[in-house]
Amino acid sequence: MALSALDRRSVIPLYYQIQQRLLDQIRSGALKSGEPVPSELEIAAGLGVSRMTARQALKSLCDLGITYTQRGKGTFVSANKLEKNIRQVLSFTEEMRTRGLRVDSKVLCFQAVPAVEEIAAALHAASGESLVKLHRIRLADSCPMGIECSYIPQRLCPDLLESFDASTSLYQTLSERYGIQMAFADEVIEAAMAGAQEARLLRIAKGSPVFIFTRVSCVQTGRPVEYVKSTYRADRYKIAHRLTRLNRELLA
Amino acid sequence: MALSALDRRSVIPLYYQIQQRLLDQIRSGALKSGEPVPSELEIAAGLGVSRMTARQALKSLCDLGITYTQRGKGTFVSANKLEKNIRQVLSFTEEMRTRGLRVDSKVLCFQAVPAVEEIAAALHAASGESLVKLHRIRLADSCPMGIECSYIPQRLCPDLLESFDASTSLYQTLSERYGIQMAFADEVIEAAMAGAQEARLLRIAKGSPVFIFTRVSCVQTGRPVEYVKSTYRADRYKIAHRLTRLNRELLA
DNA sequence: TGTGTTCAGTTGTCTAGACAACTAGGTGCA
DNA sequence: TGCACCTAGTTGTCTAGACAACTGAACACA
Repeated sequence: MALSALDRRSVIPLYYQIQQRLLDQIRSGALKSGEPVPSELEIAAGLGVSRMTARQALKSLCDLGITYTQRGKGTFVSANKLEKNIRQVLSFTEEMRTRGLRVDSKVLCFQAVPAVEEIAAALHAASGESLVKLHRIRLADSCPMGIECSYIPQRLCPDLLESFDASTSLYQTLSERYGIQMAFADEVIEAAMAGAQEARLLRIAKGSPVFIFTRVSCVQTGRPVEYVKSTYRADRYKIAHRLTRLNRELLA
Repeated sequence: MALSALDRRSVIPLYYQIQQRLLDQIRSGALKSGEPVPSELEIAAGLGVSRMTARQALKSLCDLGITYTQRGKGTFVSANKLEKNIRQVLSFTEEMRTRGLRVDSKVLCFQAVPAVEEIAAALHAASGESLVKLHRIRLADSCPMGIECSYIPQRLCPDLLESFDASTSLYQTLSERYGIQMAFADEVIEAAMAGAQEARLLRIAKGSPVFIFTRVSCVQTGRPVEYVKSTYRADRYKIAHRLTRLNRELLA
């Protein structure tokens, strides 16, 4: 094990301290792919915690896909590399910054509009309810990457129109100012050809391939809070993501 | 609660029996979105299990995104609908069948080939190692949807070339015959225009938008076992998926 | 009125143990 | 040799408690 003592006076839970130490060992290469992680009993004895606490630490690593267990044999480090560019619920700003690109925006429209039928339905809002519309061209290193158009119910962010600097991160503002944190998003992706207007804004040839994203972002409770329709140029933007097999019972 | 007694002699774990009952109540509408689920203590007292067992049942529902918890308040049903068409690690066959379409394939090529550099690297195989190549046109209700080309190391499925009916489900055969079960897959999606050959095979106009998928499927241990490059027509095929926010610590 | 306190209820964390199910390796017997 | 059995080690499940942290409502007091 070779792990130093835990801080029992810390507000950080013991299982979490253990999880972080194991994670450090994996990241540093002390524990390599396919190798066994210390067993529940080893951790419990070595750090002076109960087996259930050690188990909770190991379980959390499994849930993250870092390790896997084999009953009767042990817990092992997964071979999969933790890629940074797996897609998450991130704003364009966050997504590009994690790739080390300089982010910028050009605002085309920022105003309150009444909800049309389709968007109102997606946001569980009344048709005609006032939405804040934010229409932007997103630039990475000064190169136009895509066109984004977001709609958020105005009642959720009453004075956003006055206070928001539309060139900054919308998600950050929603989180800091209104306590709205996106937990997940359902998205439909289509491939299409750029129309004349889109091509002009993105500075590509008309008919070039583009991605069209229609995304509804939700908070933890499952309530939808944002509807986004985006068009991204496909020559500069690829989608990397991870597919997992869900619990089979859910589909039955 | 109004739940009947658990079967303590069953091989099915108690927490799982509890999870299924709660799931039934949610699916039947007895528990609606936003409503509180029975608390840990209510379940424990009502069904005569310990609190940790009740907790494990509730935790499993949270992990699936069915419910969410608020400390000091309770556990509540999420508002998100369980959509069937969220993408998973599914074969084309499985994916189309869940949508109720009749599936068919036309085999263009089914033979052993030596691994080229790029594919060998993705599969952690030696360059030149023998791979089973399966090149197919996928049809749904007799309409050509996409072109798929799979590569699997031959050592993992020694007599696949002789025994496999190439018009059936590859994933099902790998699972049943070789015990290979895909756990997750990393995929890169691009949007492009159909070339002359692709357009002919898919019976679309040259230059039509298509999706290009490059997928590496892995088993639980993280070992990659299949490399697939596919081209799907974008007029018939959309991608629906769910983005989640991963543990922030992983990215640091 | 309004403000702070108390209290019941909830989830989060942790303990110390128990038995079951499974794996892998070793042992002994035929 | 080959097979059955045993055993140590591991994860999976379950128990019966404990205290901490937080929420929301009821209550008492100024």
